[in-house]
Amino acid sequence: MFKVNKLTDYAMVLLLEMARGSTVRSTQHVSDRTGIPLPTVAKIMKSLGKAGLVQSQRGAGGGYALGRRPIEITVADVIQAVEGPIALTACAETSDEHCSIEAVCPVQGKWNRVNRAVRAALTEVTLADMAEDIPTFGPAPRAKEEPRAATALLAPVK
Amino acid sequence: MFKVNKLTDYAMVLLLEMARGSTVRSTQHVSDRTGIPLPTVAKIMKSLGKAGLVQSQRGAGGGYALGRRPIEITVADVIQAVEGPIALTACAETSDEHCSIEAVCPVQGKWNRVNRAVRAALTEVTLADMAEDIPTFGPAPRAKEEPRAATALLAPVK
DNA sequence: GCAAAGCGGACTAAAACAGTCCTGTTTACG
DNA sequence: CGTAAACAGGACTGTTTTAGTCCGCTTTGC
Repeated sequence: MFKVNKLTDYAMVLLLEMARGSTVRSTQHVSDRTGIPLPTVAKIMKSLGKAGLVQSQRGAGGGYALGRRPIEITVADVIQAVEGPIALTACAETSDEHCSIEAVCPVQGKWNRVNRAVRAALTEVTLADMAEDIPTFGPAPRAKEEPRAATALLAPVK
Repeated sequence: MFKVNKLTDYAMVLLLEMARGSTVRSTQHVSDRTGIPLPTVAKIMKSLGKAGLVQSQRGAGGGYALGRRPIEITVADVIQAVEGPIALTACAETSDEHCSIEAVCPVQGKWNRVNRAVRAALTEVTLADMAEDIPTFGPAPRAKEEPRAATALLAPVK
């Protein structure tokens, strides 16, 4: 199945939680709120931080806040932050990889049109769009409970 | 990296080769022409056959031909034939899978918009588009040589 | 009847992914 | 100025997915 990583899905949930305010929140807090395990939240936050999607504040009382406004964060941004470049085939424009027969490749560049179309589609939708009609994440959970992931924590596959 | 399967890429190469004529060709022949290993060609052809993208002729002298005109075969068709439904997240519209917290899922349905946009982008481009400016696949190779895959047979990853 | 060619499915090796953990650095605060 | 909170970076591991192969069966032309 043509799909995004589970971590990308988690990332969207985390960003949605972050979008609920502009205050700095610790990974611990976000983990509690979303049910996503602490180490996993930390890992994803690092990726999001490198991409500038979230800003970090180190030290005691530190944590993360959104790096820019929800309307300025696209689905494409999130995917790229977590998974790397969006390149449907390995030797596409945005990829650093190269096809061993690039010089004579009969389909050279043909995928780029598809790539651009997909990137455009993913750039259309922003975090703000995803957050619509989700004014709250539900009452703040205080104890451990099921992750409030988007599609995360699937029923056992198949 | 957000990408399609290697097999999907191979499939495109196979279809492109098939698009060069309407005659029935054996997997052996197509394997020789493209450099993709015989068992792999066979496997992909089975998937394409089930999806109706190619038609098969069993028995001696049999083989495969395109199931419909190149302009009627989209990239989305190929991806779906090889990888299954295009559903960026597991619990999306076209997926049979279900999220364990579907009833209360805060992002329920939000991904569908993204899904539809991506599907539309992938439906825009047809085999005929990909085949443009590739009148021949080069002189018919008669001995083993490098696969003439699109992006297949990459340089060692990374 | 025999050989060519596709069909269906099982199996294996390799790669990618998800998840965890550890060690170091930065910062608030008593 | 010492301690604890919190992020940074990266190594490591078990699991899942993917790619590739193989085998026995069926269909069909000659």
